[in-house]
Amino acid sequence: MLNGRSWLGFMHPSEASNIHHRSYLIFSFSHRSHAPFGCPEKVILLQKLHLFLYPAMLLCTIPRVGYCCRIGKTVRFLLSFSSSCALRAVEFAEESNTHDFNYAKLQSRMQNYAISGHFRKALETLNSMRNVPGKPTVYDYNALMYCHLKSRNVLLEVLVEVYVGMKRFGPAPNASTFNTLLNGMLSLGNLKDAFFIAKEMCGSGFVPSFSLLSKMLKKSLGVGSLDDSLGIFDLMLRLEYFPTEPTLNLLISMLIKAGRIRVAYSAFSVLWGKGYFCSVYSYNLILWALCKSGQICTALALFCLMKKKGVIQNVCSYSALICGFGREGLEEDLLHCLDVMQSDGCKPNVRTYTIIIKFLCDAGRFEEALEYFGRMEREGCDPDLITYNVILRELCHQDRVGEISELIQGNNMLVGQLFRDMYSQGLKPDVYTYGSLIGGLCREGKITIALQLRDQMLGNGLTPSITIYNTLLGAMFKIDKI
DNA sequence: CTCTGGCATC
Repeated sequence: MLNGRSWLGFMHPSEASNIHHRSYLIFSFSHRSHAPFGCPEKVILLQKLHLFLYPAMLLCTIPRVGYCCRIGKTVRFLLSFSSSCALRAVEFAEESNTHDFNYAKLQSRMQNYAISGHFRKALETLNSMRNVPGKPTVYDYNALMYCHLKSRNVLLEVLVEVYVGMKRFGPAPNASTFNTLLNGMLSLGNLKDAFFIAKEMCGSGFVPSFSLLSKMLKKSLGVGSLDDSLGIFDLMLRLEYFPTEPTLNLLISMLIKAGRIRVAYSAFSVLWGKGYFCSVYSYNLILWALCKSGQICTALALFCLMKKKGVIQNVCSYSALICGFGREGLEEDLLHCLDVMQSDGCKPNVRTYTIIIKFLCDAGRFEEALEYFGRMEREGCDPDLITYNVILRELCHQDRVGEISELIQGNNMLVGQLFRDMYSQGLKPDVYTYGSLIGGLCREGKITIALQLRDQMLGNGLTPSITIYNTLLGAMFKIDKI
């Protein structure tokens, strides 16, 4: 391999000039954040001023025919250019050096304008580089964008305009152009433009990085724009990029919450088809959504497919199916599922049991529900507030509650015992608990006591829900007591 | 990222 010196030695002059320009650009880029005043370059310029200014003055004061053209040019140059005397003197150097110096000056001025938020002036300066052959380059455009994005008042629309101009009239945007725009738009939170640029980037034959697209997807999900997120997800898939699991789970959860279960399932399936290994957590999200929306058959198919593919089911997967069967009124399948679950070595937990108890209650099989209630306690699985609330609700639906007014005095046997158990486990009644009791009281027409419970809730720092007020109002209308 | 799931009125 050639070292730097021999490489330069073999280089064609045109390549050498390229290198020169490039290093110049790197230089100007690396100094873009520095103030232009008081830097070492200025000292050098001042020294040059003394060397060059004297002959320049001589030329101006003692005109000589042979120099007229040059002097005329110098004067025009002086008029059109900036205030630095040092730079005026450079006019005496050979033409290409003049261009270089001129160009470098324009570059730094353009960048200073852009950084300080004077976009229009920066753009004008960029356009004035056209006087220098072959300028401005794509690097100058990129610098303009980069510096403008660093300024305080960023106008993304004008950046898009500049980009569109580059595309139409040149210089053609390069990978840096797209990355600069993408990073800027992302950090400013403008996802729509960022997505547009990402698509443009792909269309121009460049590939946006995984991390940029992943960041974009996360941001998009963070602000809740589902359609944009799906677009980014789609783009990622086309590039064979797979989102990280938390991001995928967020996308799936949000789609499900928006009721777009099919779309969530498709996203999952596409990834699966591409060989992406989805964990049980992603898969359970879909499974639950299917089971809760009455699609137990699809859920079962997914469950079997995952089992076949070797995804380890967990208690949550089985609980989903149990819930799905319960919703369809398939109690026998529900109980069978519990057996399968246990034979698979999966131990039901408090949520599994609560689901079973709830659906047995709904099916009018209260005695069996109580058996499961006992069974969970025997297995060391403590019921929680939701389990108690489910049983309490059932009691309140039945006439078994008897006089709920007695409960308030602590005399009602079953409900009273339930409350004592709850309290002994450190569980305090919540809005649902009160909702069940108030509902039961209202059904019996005991609105006065129901209202007392409402007051008790408020006293315990609980805000009665809309549901509770609906219940109370409904009961009041019914007995015409309003 | 250490995640996913269970309860209420008319």
